[in-house]
Amino acid sequence: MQPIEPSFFNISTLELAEKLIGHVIIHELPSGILSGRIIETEAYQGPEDRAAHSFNNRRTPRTEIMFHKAGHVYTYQMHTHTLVNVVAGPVGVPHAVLIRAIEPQTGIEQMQKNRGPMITKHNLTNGPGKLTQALAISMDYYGHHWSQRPLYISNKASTAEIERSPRVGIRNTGDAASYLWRFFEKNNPYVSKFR
DNA sequence: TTTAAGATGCCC
DNA sequence: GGCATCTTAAAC
Repeated sequence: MQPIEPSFFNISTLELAEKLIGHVIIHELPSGILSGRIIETEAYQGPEDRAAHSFNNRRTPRTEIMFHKAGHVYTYQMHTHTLVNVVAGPVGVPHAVLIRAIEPQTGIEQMQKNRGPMITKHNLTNGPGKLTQALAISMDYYGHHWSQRPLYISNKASTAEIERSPRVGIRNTGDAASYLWRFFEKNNPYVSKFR
């Protein structure tokens, strides 16, 4: 498996969110390789998107990386969890694509250890906070680039039938709550639960 | 300076 | 339904 070309990310944010599905996230660790197919994403389009951290071009230490080139890693803390995004859009336009779920591929035993013995089956990676724990993606990767080892996205993807829906877990955001900016692979058991 | 609200997930 | 506990904004 080879890393993706940085130019891959130079497409519209919605297009990127859809195209990322089927690509593989690979994390190469000294102890072994952890990987999984992306099967669920959400687009966040900063300036005009009330649900985005970068709404109205809000620029803080947390959102800073979204103003940089597409393809960077945007990690942030949500309560006790780490969530991971792919920065999208041109330089200066703070868009991102949230990785919401993956289908484990390599290193499933290690992912099980990372998640804990009580976690079963699809609960391993069927949520944005769950997959980062399974793949051992921490805040240390903030500002990393998805085309670089040891954490990268594959250049090849397996095709799949894709569905759309409103985004998960956003409220009090007016019209933004109904935008169909969530993409997921049809009939995949690792798709996260709608809240 | 303090408080409330999340792009969540696990336990009761 | 509660709670853990990090960042940010808005209330004091």
